[in-house]
Amino acid sequence: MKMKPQDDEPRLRLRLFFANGAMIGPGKADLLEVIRDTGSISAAGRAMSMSYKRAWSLVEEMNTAFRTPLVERARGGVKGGGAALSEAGETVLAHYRALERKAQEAGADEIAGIQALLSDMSDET
Amino acid sequence: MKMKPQDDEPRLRLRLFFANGAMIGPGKADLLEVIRDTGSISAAGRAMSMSYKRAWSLVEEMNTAFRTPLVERARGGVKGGGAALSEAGETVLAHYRALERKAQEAGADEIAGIQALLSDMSDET
DNA sequence: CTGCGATATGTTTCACCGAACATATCCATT
DNA sequence: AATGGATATGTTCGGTGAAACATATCGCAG
Repeated sequence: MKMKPQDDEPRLRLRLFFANGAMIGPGKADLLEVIRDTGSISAAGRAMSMSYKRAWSLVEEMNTAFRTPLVERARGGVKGGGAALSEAGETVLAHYRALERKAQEAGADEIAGIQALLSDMSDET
Repeated sequence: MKMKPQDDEPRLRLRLFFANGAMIGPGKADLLEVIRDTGSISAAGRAMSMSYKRAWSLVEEMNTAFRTPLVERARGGVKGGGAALSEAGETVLAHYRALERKAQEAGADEIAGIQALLSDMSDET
């Protein structure tokens, strides 16, 4: 009577550190994604319940870290402004997601090997 | 005239989150390694310039998170005490290192793809 | 039975990060 | 030129986690 394991599988989170000090991890990737979906930094911040300032700071970091800004920002205009992913932004996001996927696949065995040694958690709530 | 790239290659760091709340990342892995090399928690702490308390806390976390303690500790004795990796400890460490390696390999292309878009850093000190 | 070196833990202090608050600025539309 | 929604940016405040400090305990060697 083994019910299908929903999502008790471990999650692998990875972060890339570059030589220039820049880094990208789950937070920035998610932010890029939500900015693309919502069309604005502030909307993305709200959606992720993250302060606008923080969201903006992360965008600023990314834009300066890369040769081409990942997020293109517009002030004023029809709806006051907005933000969208640049070509580079789309590319970086896609690469990062692919990296996550591949890493998870490639390491599945090792992950399982570690998990097998974990404390029992069958009766946890 | 392409000189050999020393270590400006980006470093991939990954952390595993398990369902029971336990997690393991570069810090714990390194600590395990140094404990194995030095034979004591305090020596490991010194070697990594980490407070003994912090090192001990991490060990404690790991030991409770896994069914079998990863680090076996001894108080008193010939040289006052000591610590060593258990079988499980060795296994977990090995798995984690392998995971790192495989992930880095599997994601090499994506990593390169992201790095190619980074700000120029050829003239950085 | 005392000393040593390491483990084991509690308490306090501090630096940093993010949240919250506060404005300032921009500009197509009306 | 007035509006409005979003970007842009500085400042203050509080919580969290690590560092620092302080002991307590253990057990063999001598």
